[in-house]
Amino acid sequence: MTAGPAEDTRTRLLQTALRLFTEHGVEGTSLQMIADALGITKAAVYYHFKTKAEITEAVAEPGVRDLDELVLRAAAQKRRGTQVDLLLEGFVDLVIRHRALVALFSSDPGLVRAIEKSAHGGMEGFGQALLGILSGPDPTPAARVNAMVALTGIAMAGGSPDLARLSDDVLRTELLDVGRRLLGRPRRRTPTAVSTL
Amino acid sequence: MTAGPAEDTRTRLLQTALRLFTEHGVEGTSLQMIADALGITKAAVYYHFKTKAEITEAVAEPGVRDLDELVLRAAAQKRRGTQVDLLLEGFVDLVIRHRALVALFSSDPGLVRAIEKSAHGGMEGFGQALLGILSGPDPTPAARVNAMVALTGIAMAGGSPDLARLSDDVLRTELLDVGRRLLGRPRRRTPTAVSTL
DNA sequence: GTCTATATTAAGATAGAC
DNA sequence: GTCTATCTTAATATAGAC
Repeated sequence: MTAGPAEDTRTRLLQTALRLFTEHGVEGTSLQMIADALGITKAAVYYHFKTKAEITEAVAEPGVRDLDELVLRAAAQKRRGTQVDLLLEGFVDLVIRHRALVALFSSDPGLVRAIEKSAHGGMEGFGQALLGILSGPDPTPAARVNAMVALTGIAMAGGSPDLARLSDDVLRTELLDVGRRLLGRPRRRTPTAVSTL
Repeated sequence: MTAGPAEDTRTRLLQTALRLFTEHGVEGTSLQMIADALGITKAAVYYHFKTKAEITEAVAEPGVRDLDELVLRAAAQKRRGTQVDLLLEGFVDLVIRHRALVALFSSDPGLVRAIEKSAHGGMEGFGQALLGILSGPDPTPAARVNAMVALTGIAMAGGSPDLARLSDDVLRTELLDVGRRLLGRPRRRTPTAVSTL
């Protein structure tokens, strides 16, 4: 992560790719479109990334990293209530921090498949882990549906263009509130200082 | 709509296309993949549909139709409480009826774009209409977030492979319950009869 | 670091035989 | 109704000049 002039195009490239991915989907975005948006040629794009898959992974990486970390931290808690609270607050924070990305994650089959092939057990692993913690051991159908609606709803709402005008603070407050209601957690005014990550 | 042997392949084709769309996304599904899955050639596929867009539209059509009808029925109600109740119940029914399709709708950029170009004002029109009714006139941020989480969460949960094993009845009951809670509507379910997967 | 030019593959789509 | 064969276009990707 040396911040030099050499990284400038790379950074712009990833930002542009994310934007195009959210507009057209991963599979619907060609390297030509990315190159055009940057005012360079396809060949120049290939100087920075060997394959399109590499671009996709690099775009998703920050979100995957944070999510991975969050799941580990939550799983390390002893009491289930603490696990759920930490996971919910951390997930909302993550959604706010990576608004566009998370919406892509929860929806775009192209992104999900790309991640699948790269690092860990893919998105499924994360989904199962999150749902497992949120719905608890031996969950009722109600608990499973609640957890699923909470997770996907928070992710989609966070990335929704319809709510893009809401400030981070307002959106975070409301998403937390919704999540607590769905998961049967006590509602609080100020979120406990669970993390700064 | 003459039900003859001529329509058999067409029907199988649409079922197969929907399945592949949910697995790989619309843009990630080629006519070759559809043809292979059916054991025919691309050319045979083209006998039934002139373009890929036509296939996409035909796959989405039942859902679009039902959604359109639902919005019209809801908007025709006078009292807002009635509008919300009707919309919520209708939407959950729709999700149950078209499980896989609705998840595609709320996520796949390829599908959304395809619909965009075809008939009405596209998905945006529906989204705005649904959210407008559910969040009410001059809504607070809380109301907007609640409506968004309810809609997207219900849609995603309905199409989720993780919940595919839940029966229609159980899933409908739970989705309705979640929706009522999020939208501040009275809950009408039988208190303890949650069980039996 | 970016270019031009090109190789390769697969996509959507059509023509015409059976 | 399905086939073989083919067209056209656009995608990923590479080679080599500047």
